[in-house]
Amino acid sequence: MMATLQRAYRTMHRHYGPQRWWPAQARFEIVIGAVLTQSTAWRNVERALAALRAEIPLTAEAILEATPHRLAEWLRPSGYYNLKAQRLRAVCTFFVRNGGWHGLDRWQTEELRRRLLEVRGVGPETADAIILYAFERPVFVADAYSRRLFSRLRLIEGDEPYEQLRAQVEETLGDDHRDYNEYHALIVRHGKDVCRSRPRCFDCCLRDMCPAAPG
DNA sequence: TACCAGGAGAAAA
DNA sequence: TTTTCTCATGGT
Repeated sequence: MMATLQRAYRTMHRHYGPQRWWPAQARFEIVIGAVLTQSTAWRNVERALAALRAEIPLTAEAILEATPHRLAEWLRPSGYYNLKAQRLRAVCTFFVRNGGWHGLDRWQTEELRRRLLEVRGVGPETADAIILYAFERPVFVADAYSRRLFSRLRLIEGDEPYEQLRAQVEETLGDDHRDYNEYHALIVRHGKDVCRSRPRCFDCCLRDMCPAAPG
């Protein structure tokens, strides 16, 4: 598995070049985006972020000062807007109550993860996206794209629990968060680019590695 | 028109 | 414990 994962990484990196995620202008914007992108296309998240940015500074304090109703209206383009307004407020409250970046940066990764998962509306994927991209810690974001890709490469069955998939990948990567960052970003790029529109992956940069591909 | 998108949590089985 | 349902806009 390790060799295959590393080969896939190298191949995608060669094909697409460095992705340099997360696509955000400020650190807290990563956190907001991680919540808003839950089961939503990034294009729609960008609309909501633009609406939000036009009204208030993208900080936990400013978001908590807005009324829940107004916040929900700004988030409307990203879908599930009432739900996401609640979740975003919960995350902002978590940040403020724990001393913001300064306070949270002092926690070890496992502690940070455990506490993030206690926030209502933050599941494993959202927590790991925040930990990897906003806190720059080496954790793998085992999202739908990676599950789809690894399943296609026959590295996993496909229905493993989130934690199992995450642990499997983390065993094969080192401890440099930049690798986790690039790898996950490349997987998403590849997934958007090819795998969704061409389900059998017969014509992508990973073709040679795909057991289902002919020839 | 139907389906999907960088999920999570509650309810039902 | 596992499966199903709900939340919702916007693109293809």
